[in-house]
Amino acid sequence: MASNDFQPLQGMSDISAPNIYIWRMIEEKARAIFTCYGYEELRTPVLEKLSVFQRSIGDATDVVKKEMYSFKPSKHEIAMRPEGTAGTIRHLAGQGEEGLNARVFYIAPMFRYERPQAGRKRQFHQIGVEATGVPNPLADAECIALQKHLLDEWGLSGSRIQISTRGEPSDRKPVADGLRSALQPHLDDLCDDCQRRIDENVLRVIDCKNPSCGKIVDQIPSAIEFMSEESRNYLDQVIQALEGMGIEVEVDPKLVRGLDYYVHTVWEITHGALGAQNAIAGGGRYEIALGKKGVPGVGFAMGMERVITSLEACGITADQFAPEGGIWLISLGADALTENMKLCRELRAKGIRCGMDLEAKSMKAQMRKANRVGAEKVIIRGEDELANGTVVIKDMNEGSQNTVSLEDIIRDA
RNA sequence: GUGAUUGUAGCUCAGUUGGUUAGAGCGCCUGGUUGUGGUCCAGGAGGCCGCGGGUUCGAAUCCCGUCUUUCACCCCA
Repeated sequence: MASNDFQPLQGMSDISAPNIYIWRMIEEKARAIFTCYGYEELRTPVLEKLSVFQRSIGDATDVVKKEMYSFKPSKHEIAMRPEGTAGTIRHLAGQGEEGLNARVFYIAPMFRYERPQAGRKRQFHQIGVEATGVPNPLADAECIALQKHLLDEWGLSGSRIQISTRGEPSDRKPVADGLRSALQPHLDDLCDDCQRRIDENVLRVIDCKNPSCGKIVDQIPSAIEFMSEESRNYLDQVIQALEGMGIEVEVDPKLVRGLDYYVHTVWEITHGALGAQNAIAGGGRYEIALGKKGVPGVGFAMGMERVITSLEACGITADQFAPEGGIWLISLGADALTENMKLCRELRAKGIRCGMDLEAKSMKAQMRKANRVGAEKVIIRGEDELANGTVVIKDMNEGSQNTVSLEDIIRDA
């Protein structure tokens, strides 16, 4: 394509055939599995009041601070959702008691104004769930089990589940203080970014990618060790429940989830096929304050684009899910054209995939077309067939053909 | 926001130190005697060389800007 005029906005893309087939496979299988687990679909608006995101995701997070598409068309400042949890909880919080014990899923586009990169678009798609209810390690474990079930059903192999905990809000200060004092002796050896992070957000030091910082972090106690016994027990119970279900996870205290609403269990699923953004999914337990209510829940979001990239690395590609077969009708002469329109309509009414050229073309051209669209069979009708009430039906794979009556075709189709 | 990188037919890409009508493969269309596809043969259509400036007798090629692609940082799915 030579011109930019036909391109979508930066970081956004059209999803068309054949790629769309893998999207549909993912969505269809996901919906079926969600139904098995008792989840209902929820579709919230793309636009919400800005405050919905500020309150739940956190004012200070990058997502809210610099990555949102927001504007003020009237009284309220509004924004396009950068993730699905905030809107979902906004909905559930308005449902009274029922909303506090609900299971919903969504499959929807999200928007973040960032520089595009491997596995990162400005419009991307998430498939996620939220299960509200009082904190319960078994709920967290079930949520991870559900996610694993999805990956297995899609056919994804080679993913890793890493789990950690953020503890309770009351753990945050002891953790931050503990880490700071543990890092203090190594201050000079930390990278410039970490020198800054140690005051601003000490947890970020923990997952610094700089190797020399990593070495220091390995020497000091993990964040989990500064947490209360209750918090550590909670994580242990989640892990035990997962083990009981035969699901392998790696405990990684370095795992940091940036969104403010997380408490207790957090996890991430990564895949080696991805680039620097190697997480195909993230999840965790949260407590989101809305009005006077604090809505507790657990949920996850999977990046569909990243799932697809990973699936492709496993040899699972869109063309495997393309529709195939079907019948191509060939018309010789104007009368055959109109008669085939009728026949097409009858076949389609029976759910049969069929098609035909809508203009008079040579037989050769029509046969070529039949071949190109991958038709399993062709039906040929010309003057003779119309006169006799028959059609010629040809098997494109065998190359064999015979003449049958029109009624038989319609009945047996 | 920072730093790299890309842009030539529908697709994948050539295009020599600036020099006449910008090429290939694949795809597409039409034929290869009456109404038969995939293979083969022949022919054909299709390019503001991303866009806008500049340098030059002359720019796809050099310079500047801009948009876009890809990748990394930051952060996240």
